[in-house]
Amino acid sequence: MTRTHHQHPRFQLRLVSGKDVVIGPGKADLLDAIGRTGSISSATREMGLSYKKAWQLINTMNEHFAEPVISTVSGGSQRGGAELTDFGHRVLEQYRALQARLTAENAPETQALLDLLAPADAPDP
Amino acid sequence: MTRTHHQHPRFQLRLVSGKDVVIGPGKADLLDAIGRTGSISSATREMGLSYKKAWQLINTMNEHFAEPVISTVSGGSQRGGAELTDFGHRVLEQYRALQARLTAENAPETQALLDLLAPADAPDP
DNA sequence: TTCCGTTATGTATAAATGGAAATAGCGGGA
DNA sequence: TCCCGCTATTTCCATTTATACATAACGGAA
Repeated sequence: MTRTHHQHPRFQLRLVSGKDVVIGPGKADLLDAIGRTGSISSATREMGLSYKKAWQLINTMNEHFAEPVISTVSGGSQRGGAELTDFGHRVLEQYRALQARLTAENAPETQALLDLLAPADAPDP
Repeated sequence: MTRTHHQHPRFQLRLVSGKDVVIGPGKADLLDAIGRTGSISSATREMGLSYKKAWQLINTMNEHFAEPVISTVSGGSQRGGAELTDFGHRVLEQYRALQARLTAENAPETQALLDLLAPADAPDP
């Protein structure tokens, strides 16, 4: 296999508006990677996706949120890069907080649905 | 426009296992439509998707859940059809219950994230 | 036996998606 | 001035995904 996939059953959360996914697991991970690595490019290398795709993901976020989620610099002594804006940090933080509500500990309904899965999907092996 | 899209920003929930989406908004709506209409075919006509696609969605659900979510009949006086199994009803019910936890009323974090959207996305117009 | 609408499946085509690669501009340092 | 790695964008191509269409079987009624 070329890429490790999360194997265990899990819940994913998306904020959708019209036809666009404003934020979801992939965009949240991208924001996190940009914040950690300091550039879009390095984030894409780490995550294994194309720069174009990453830019599109960021662009749709910027289109739907009230403020840009990252600020970018091209050129300069650091040869450019990107970092999360304060607003971007808040977006990521709120998304993570909401995501945390979906864990089995906090939401009894999640466990009830996981219990309906086949044994092969091993909710808790 | 050819199809009405939900326009308001909303949260969507998916249960994912490996590379498959076990259940999400689309599959839940499909289960609902089958339960209401009494057949896969009529559900697809109502929802505007192909029979093959619907069958595949059902198939992946049946592959991941402990029991089939629908029971089907081909031929007969009613000329065949489909209905939700008791298990399928439980799946849909639990999914809806979990989805309900994502409403702004119940989860303060949802409103906090919606408040970060641009005015054009009109969280509460 | 023929007819009906459905389930179930395969095949071929169209549409959407994603990636690879090329290109231009940025701006500080050597 | 040239060089570097990054941002930003376009074009082309491969992959994926979905649709359209065709086919067979089902089983009760007429």
